[in-house]
Amino acid sequence: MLKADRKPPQDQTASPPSGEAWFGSRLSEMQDALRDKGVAITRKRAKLLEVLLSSDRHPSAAEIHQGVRAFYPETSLATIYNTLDILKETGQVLEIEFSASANRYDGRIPDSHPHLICVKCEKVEDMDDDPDAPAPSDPLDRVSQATGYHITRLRADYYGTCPACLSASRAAAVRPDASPERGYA
Amino acid sequence: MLKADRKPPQDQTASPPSGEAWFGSRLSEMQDALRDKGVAITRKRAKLLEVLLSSDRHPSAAEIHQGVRAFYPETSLATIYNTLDILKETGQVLEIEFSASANRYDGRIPDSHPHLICVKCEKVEDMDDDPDAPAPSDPLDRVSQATGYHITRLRADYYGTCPACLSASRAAAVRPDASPERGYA
DNA sequence: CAAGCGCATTAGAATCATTCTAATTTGCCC
DNA sequence: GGGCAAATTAGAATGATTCTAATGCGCTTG
Repeated sequence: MLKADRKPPQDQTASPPSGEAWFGSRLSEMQDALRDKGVAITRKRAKLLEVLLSSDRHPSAAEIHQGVRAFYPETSLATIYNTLDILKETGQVLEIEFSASANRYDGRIPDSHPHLICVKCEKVEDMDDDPDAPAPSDPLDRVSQATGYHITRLRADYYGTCPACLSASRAAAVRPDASPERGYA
Repeated sequence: MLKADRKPPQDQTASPPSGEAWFGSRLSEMQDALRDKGVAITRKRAKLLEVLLSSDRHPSAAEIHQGVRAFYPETSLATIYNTLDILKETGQVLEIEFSASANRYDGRIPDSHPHLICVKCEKVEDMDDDPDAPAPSDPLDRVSQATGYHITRLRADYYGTCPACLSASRAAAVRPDASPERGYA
C-alpha cells in the first residue's frame, strides 16, 4: 500500500484541481487498488473517483451521485454505494459517519486524520494538527485558537477489535463455527 | 456546570453499581439540570437516568427503553428519545453517533473523552488516555499496546462553528432574518 | 370538588440514508 | 455470436430516529 510521500490538498481554494500532482497519483492509487481487487474500472467508476477527488467538501454519497450523473445521467445511487464499499474495503476512502445526516467521504487522505466539522453549515475540513503551536492545555481551546472555529466538542474514538473478539476469532480460525461477532466492521 | 472532582467509573466489573459515590452525585447533577430546564422529573424519566447510569455499556436508546420498560412496561420509545434530547441540550449526556447502527449514550462522563469501540462485538468502552506511557509514536500502536485492542482506526474530529457561520450568526443577532445555517447541531 | 391548563406520553405514521433484491445490461473470452 | 460473470438498475426493504395528533395526568385556582 506504500503510503508514499503524499502531499495533502490543504488549499482553501474553491474546488476542481484535476491538474495538481497529488491528484494524478491519488487517482492511480485508487485505480490500482480496484484492479488489485479484481474489479473492473468502468467509466462510471472512473468518473466517481474523479468526482471524489475533485471535491474538497468531503462529499456525501448523494453529492457524488450528482457529480457522476452530470456525465452519466443513467447512474444509480446503488452504484455509488457499491463502489464506495469496495473503496472502503481497500482502505482507499475514509468514511466519516453521521447518524443525523448523510455520511461523508474523504478520498484525498484515506488514512485516519482529524477533521473540523461545522455543526451549522455541515462543512467538513481536514485539519492540520500542529502539535507545536502555542498550545493552551485544553485541546478544544488550542484548536479553536488555531483554526478560528468555535470548537465545542472533540470526538476521539479508537476503532478496532477488543481482546475478547480477538481470541474468539483466533479460535474460530482453528475451529470454524460459532463465534461471538456481530457488527460495526 | 462545575465539572467537580468526578471520579469516572473505570471498573471492569459487570454492571449495576447504584451504591457508589459518583452514582448519586451524577444522578443529582442530571436531575438538577432537568429541573433548571424547567421540565418535570417524572417516574419514567427518573428511571431512565438510573438505567443510563447503571450501565457501563454506553447503551443505545433501545437498550435504555428495555431497561425502563422492566419497571414501567407502558413506556414508549418516544419518551426515551425525548428525554435524551433534553439531556443532550443540557450537556448531561454524550451521544456517540453511528450511521450503521444505533447511537450510544454516555451519561456517566458527559464531556468529550475518547472511547474504545470494538468493530466486532460493538462494545464501547471509556478510555483512560495516559499520555505518559512508553509511547510508540503512532497513536494506533500506542493505544493498541496500552489496551490489548487491535486498533485500526482513530476518529478524531472537532465539532464547532466555523468562522463563516460565526459571523453569520453574529450578524443575525443584530438583524434577525436570513442566515446561512443548516444542521448538525 | 370541578374546570382548566400545560407538559408528558403514546401509538403509529413519516422520514431518510443505506442496503438488499431480482432482473437486465454490458463487455469480454472462446 | 453465444455464453458467462460482473456491473448496473429500479425499486422495495430496513432500521434508527423524528414527527404528529390525540390522550393522559398532575396542579392550580376558584
